[in-house]
Amino acid sequence: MRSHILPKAFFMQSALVVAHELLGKFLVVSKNGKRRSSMITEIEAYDGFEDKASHAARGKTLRNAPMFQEGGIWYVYLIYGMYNMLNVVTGPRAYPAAILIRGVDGIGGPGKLTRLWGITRFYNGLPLNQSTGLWIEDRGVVIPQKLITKSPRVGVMYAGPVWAQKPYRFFICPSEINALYFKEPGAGKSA
DNA sequence: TAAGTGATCTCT
DNA sequence: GAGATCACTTAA
Repeated sequence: MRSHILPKAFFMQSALVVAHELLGKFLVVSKNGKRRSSMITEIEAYDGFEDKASHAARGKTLRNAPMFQEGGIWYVYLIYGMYNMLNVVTGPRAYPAAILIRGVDGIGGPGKLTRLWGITRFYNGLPLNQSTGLWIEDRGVVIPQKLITKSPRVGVMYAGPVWAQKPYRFFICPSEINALYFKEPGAGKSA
């Protein structure tokens, strides 16, 4: 087996675990008969009621409702009137948690990613699988721990000193990304 | 450094 | 209903 679609069970784990594991996995979109995929290189975790940087910090609303569902669905919302943010919901029902996909190989920036790939709120609340046309695959790439950098999350100064500074943003050092691909035919960058 | 953009949330 | 805010990007 060269690649497999990450199952719901994978996303039932805690946000920080899933966040770590998602680095090196492949985001795949299949739309209008065309398929695109790229390795996930940057993510942020938003975990629980206590996380003041999370949309769920002030309770459930119409917008953040998907975060309160069981893991394995998408949470997509519009920010600054222009940009769709793509998140994966994790953990059990009624525990709000999600991972923001901030970048893939070749595209740095969550708003750019969704714009370039045509990912909209259409996917909000839908599961990650082939039926919806947007999912995540494991293609066997393993990211050495030393290549993963942690930092505070972006754009969450409003969360106060403690939560704004939590090292919940993980990314792969960009200069190391190319070396991660398998050299065998059929694996690697091309979908 | 600041404009652009509009849904959503929190007050009236 | 009105006003503020916002997990961003781009062009200067």
